[in-house]
Amino acid sequence: MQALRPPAAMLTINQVSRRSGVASSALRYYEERKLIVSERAGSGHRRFHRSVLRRVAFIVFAQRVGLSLDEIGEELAKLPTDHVPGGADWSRLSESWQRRIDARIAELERLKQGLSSCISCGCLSLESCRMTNPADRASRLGPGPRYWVGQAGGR
Amino acid sequence: MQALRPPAAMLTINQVSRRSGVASSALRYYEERKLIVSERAGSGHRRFHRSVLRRVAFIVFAQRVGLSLDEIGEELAKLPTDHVPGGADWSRLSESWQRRIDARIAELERLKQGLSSCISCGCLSLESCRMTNPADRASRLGPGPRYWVGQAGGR
DNA sequence: GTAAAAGTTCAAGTGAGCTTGAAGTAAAGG
DNA sequence: CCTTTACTTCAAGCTCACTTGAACTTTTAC
Repeated sequence: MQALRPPAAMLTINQVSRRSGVASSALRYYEERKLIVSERAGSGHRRFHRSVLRRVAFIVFAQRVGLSLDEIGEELAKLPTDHVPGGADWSRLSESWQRRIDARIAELERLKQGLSSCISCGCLSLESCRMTNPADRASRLGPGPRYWVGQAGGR
Repeated sequence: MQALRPPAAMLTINQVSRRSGVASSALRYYEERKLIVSERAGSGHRRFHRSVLRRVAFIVFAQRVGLSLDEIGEELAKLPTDHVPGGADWSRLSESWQRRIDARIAELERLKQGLSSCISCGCLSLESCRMTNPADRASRLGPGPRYWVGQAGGR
């Protein structure tokens, strides 16, 4: 029944870590990257507002979708700063990646298709094959050969 | 009209690179990782069989789908070695990742859903939310916080 | 015949996203 | 009070998938 030590509704880094499942080292890293913020107790210890949990959740989701931390930062920057973002703010934010997700899904569908048709028939000797990059430079999925799949198709 | 220098139908590393769009440094790396093989000309220069183009195509596709080079190696190991793999061999191989792709698509659909419902409502304070890892440890998409999305949800 | 282009190996570097370790301070529990 | 446990910073390390550079040999083109 008693309030926890942190100033009423403020969370320590470990509390955030346990509740979000994100390691505290990662949280410090996110703070360094300006994706989340903390206040400091007199001692220098971090104190997170509850609302950081939602931000962290967003970060995790967005990564899962395939956004880089830089991109996530840009998204998060769109949130209002004059008040703690509410459901509506978050909804607005997430609309933009619905498109992202749809694009990625579309790519996967294409791969699924091209997979059997393209690879098995052997047409993948490049330039002929239309699998090789329909200009979706947006969707990133880690390294991978740079230009077949990445960019140079669009020379 | 004349055959190219390499022993008839054998390709140099740069020919493979140009035809596949994969950098020659990457091709050397793939060879080192045993994903592709080459013979050597007396000089020590690599000579690739045409069929390596299909393998490289497969590698590129598979990466796009989200497989790591290790996983791709395992897949490639399933190809017959007693003959140059033909369309049927490749088709058989690709069946396994149809599932993979479907799983990933499903995850994206879930994310798309959970995105609005879950994040905007704020339920993502973890443990309650069913977004947080429906046990698909398989789908990898780069680093990201290890256990919320990765593993620890499952204890 | 010679210069440029293409090939080789090996070691080290890159970028993203963290993790780990060292060395020290602060807070919580008995 | 004293011992854990929690927290801090900073620097270095790690994985993945390559790339880059150095130093050198081979092939090709004129």
